[in-house]
Amino acid sequence: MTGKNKEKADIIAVANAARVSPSTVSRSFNHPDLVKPATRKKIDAAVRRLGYIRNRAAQTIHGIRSGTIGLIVPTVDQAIFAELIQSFSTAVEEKGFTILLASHGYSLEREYALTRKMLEHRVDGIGLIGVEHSADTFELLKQQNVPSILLWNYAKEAPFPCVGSDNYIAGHQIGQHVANLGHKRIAAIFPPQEGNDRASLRLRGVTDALRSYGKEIHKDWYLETPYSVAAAKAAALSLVSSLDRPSAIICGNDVLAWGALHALSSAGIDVPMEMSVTGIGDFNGSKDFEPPLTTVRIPARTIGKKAAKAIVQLIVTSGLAEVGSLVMPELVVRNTSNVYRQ
Amino acid sequence: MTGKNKEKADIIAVANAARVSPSTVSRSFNHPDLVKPATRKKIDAAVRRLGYIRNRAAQTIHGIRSGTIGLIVPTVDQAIFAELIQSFSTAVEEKGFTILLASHGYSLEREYALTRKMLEHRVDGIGLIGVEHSADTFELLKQQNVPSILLWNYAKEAPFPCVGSDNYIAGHQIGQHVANLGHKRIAAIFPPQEGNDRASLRLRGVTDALRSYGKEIHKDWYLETPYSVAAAKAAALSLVSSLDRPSAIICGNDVLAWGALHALSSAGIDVPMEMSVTGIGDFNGSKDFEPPLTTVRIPARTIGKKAAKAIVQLIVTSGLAEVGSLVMPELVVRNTSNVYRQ
DNA sequence: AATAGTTTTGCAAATGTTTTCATTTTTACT
DNA sequence: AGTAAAAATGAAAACATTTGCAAAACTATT
Repeated sequence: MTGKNKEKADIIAVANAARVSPSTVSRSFNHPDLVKPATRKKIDAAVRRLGYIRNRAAQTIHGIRSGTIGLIVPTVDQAIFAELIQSFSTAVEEKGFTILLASHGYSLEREYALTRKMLEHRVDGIGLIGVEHSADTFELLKQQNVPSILLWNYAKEAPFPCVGSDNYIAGHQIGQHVANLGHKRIAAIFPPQEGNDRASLRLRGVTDALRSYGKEIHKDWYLETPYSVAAAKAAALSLVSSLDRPSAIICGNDVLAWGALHALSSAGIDVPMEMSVTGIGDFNGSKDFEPPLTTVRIPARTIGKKAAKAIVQLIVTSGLAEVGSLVMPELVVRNTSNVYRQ
Repeated sequence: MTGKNKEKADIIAVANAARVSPSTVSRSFNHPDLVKPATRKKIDAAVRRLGYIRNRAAQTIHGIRSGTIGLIVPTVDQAIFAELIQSFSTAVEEKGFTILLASHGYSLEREYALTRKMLEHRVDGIGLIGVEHSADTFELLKQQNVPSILLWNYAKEAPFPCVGSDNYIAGHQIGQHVANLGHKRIAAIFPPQEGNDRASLRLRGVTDALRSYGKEIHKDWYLETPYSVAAAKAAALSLVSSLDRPSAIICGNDVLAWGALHALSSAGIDVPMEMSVTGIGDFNGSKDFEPPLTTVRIPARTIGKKAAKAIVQLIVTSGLAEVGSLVMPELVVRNTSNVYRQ
């Protein structure tokens, strides 16, 4: 008897089934206090019976918010971004938003294209990783004036509010730590600097700190490797293959440090007695590494949560809120660093 | 002179600016071959001048696809899901889709709610992790008949097409391997089984394999710990604290195995000479661990890519395609497992 | 029982597109 | 130059909602 009722479950179908007008059904969803309880009940029953699900697309063209926030990241499968995405997404979900996720693999052009696509979907806000983006992207965001935030890094003069840590300071802290320990023979393993403002800021922080102690990274011992345990392991191995070796290896992030640690372990070099190793990031797992890694904590979860709060603020106040914030990095000394002894 | 042109850039504004009708503008986007090159040029110019961006919400209510695929995961910040999400998302992006991501933190109720929300957004398809879901969720998906796939696990009798690996087989392979090495004193560290079909299937695989060799996991040496290096490290430490210790520790996944490895390293127990340790998953990093981990490879990237292909197939063929597929796990023997010697 | 006030409902217009169909313009052919 | 066919365009209806406004249905008061 209900031959074609599965075809379409509009608001109109619901209205008919409940013997009210579509307007009333709409109100019953959006302003329930304006409709009589009895009517609401009838409507709810019809909704359930028909399996009706509201169409947000149809709402969105009325200027109603889409309930989505675009998040554009370089990649999701790096420990640290994964943590960030997780905390960001749970925090915005609590406020009723869903995230539209895309990754650009460190291509700023792709990032621009993805931003456009997000805008087509009429996201209520956009989050971008880092402060370095193409001029086109910034312009687009400004022109469409969609609430936007830059997360992960903090920079004072950025064109949009930032929620993040200061990678220069992070680098500086670890450089200072290593210098303080008295090391003179200092090596470094960093990810490629190209198009990655995090990495370059960290490196500058390290070198500046070392310089202020009259020290520096030995030029033959500065290596760039892709972000992977394997690559860092190989790099570290090459670093210690000769007898003329560094006494400390400063790594641009924890993953590289893990690689270095594995390399030293396989080469039978004791950490931290014979060599110090440091990371940056304090990723999940660094604390429980053997030996536990000395690093600088950049609290991804805190950043994710704060950034979520910020973007939601921006959205509900139509961009009138002050939301940027700096989350300070923090040196955490564990067991992979030791004083230099000659 | 262009006072209010930034207010709204709809298709009508573009049409006016280009002195054509809205229909033509629409066509110029959707069927460019139907409009004269010269006209297209005028339109493109107007689009650029006004900063017009198409409104997918408005398209979507015409029954046109939304261009989004919902992906609902337990959490994103586990190495293995991150890899899966990454490969899934890049693969669907290549086909022009964007992913709407949500995580439920292992709550099947939340998963249901998120599924509903995805449906409100009129996603073109939905991907769910694992084969175990609430009846409500399955029913909803069936009833709304949106293309859906279950990814990560493969199960023949699942209510929707699966693309994934067989965790039972994976467990079986590792159990067989350990048994073959002659171990008799076997411990296991697994994640909580509750609501996690991956984990329970693996455990069953392991125990079945051991049983077929007349062996079993020693009941006092079966430990459940949360998914974290720290927890596994603690668990492993407790396992080896007495002299009456296991000779092999089978871990439910690689993260737990890492923890165990760190524990043994800090306890000064040689792996694999004094004790064997195995993982399941072959996560990014396991190969380069020191010593490299013996595990079972479950190819997350392959699964992500295949699943993406499958869901897109399903979408474009309106569900008429045969898309399920089993991606076989594969034992990879590295350096953490050795024959039992008494 | 009549009135005024309040609550609840429905009508119709609006939202930003796409698409069908009809009309106009262009092209090709004689 | 005239015609037939083909190509390009526009008008208007459709899509699934929301919302301002007016009408209808109740309540409370006298």
